[in-house]
Amino acid sequence: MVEKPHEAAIGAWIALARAQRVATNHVEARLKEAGLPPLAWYDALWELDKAGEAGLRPFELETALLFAQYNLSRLADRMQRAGLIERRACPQDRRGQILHISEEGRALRWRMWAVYAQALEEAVGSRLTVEEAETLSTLLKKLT
Amino acid sequence: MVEKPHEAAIGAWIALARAQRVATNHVEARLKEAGLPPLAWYDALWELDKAGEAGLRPFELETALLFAQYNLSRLADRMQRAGLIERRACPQDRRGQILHISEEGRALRWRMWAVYAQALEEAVGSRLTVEEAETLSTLLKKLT
DNA sequence: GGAAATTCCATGCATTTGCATCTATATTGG
DNA sequence: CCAATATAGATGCAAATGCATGGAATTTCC
Repeated sequence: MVEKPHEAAIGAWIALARAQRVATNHVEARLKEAGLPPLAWYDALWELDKAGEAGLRPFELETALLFAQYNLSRLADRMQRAGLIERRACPQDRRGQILHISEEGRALRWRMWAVYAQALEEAVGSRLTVEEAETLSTLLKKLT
Repeated sequence: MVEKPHEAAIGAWIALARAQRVATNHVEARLKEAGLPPLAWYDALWELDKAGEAGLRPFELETALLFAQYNLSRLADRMQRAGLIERRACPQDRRGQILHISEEGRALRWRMWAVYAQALEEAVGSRLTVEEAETLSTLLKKLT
């Protein structure tokens, strides 16, 4: 059976797409102005920083970032070339590897966060009360 | 002065990014399965269909779709090659042009909508009540 | 134990995007 | 009116993405 969405759902979908694009464009633009890498690099650095000594397998990072496998493989290439992460052999699985953040990676994450946080405040924080932000999160999580 | 976002804002931002990606991935995947072009083509067709006989200047479509100028220029190339739109000279401004949807464009938009609507129902409609969807829209619009 | 299937990650090739810049026309300010 | 400036849109080149497939190691199942 083919179900059509209600009008309100279509409106929410459109608002979702626009809000995400506007906010993301803002943040990406601020990072670029500051001569910093894109958001995806931050996200990867953040996940790897959280993972600490244990590091993360590429496929775990893929899931965390909702990245396609081949894109993560090449993002890791670029970040490795930039000295931000290391690829270590994985003893449990010789097909695999473990990604670790480097000192430079941690340092860059901090520099990015300064800009990112400010941009986030402009794009989101300053536009919503705490309660609104919480309601928004709750509703958005129903979509995942 | 540098302002940091409150925790709730950070949560909302993350939820926003994830929800949008999950929903968009779902819709794009359904379109692809059905052998149809990506969402951006639908959006362009929809704007041009709404504009009717008057058509739209490329820069207007840019704004409506939040597309970069060079990307819109090339999207129009591809859609024109596919016979979905026409580019007509603009009498008021000889630098410019006016984009019009073709019959094939209208037909494709309908075929896409059948798939799109279904996917939207799965990704959004079925997961939110009407009231939730309306609240969500209201909050998201504060971000734009 | 071993063949078949699956998982992990990389990569060649085509398409798309981003950046910078170009041409042509329009607008503005003196 | 004219020179300077701004706007509309295209495009060459580099980088990123998507797609299909590859090789290697692991797991499954008989």
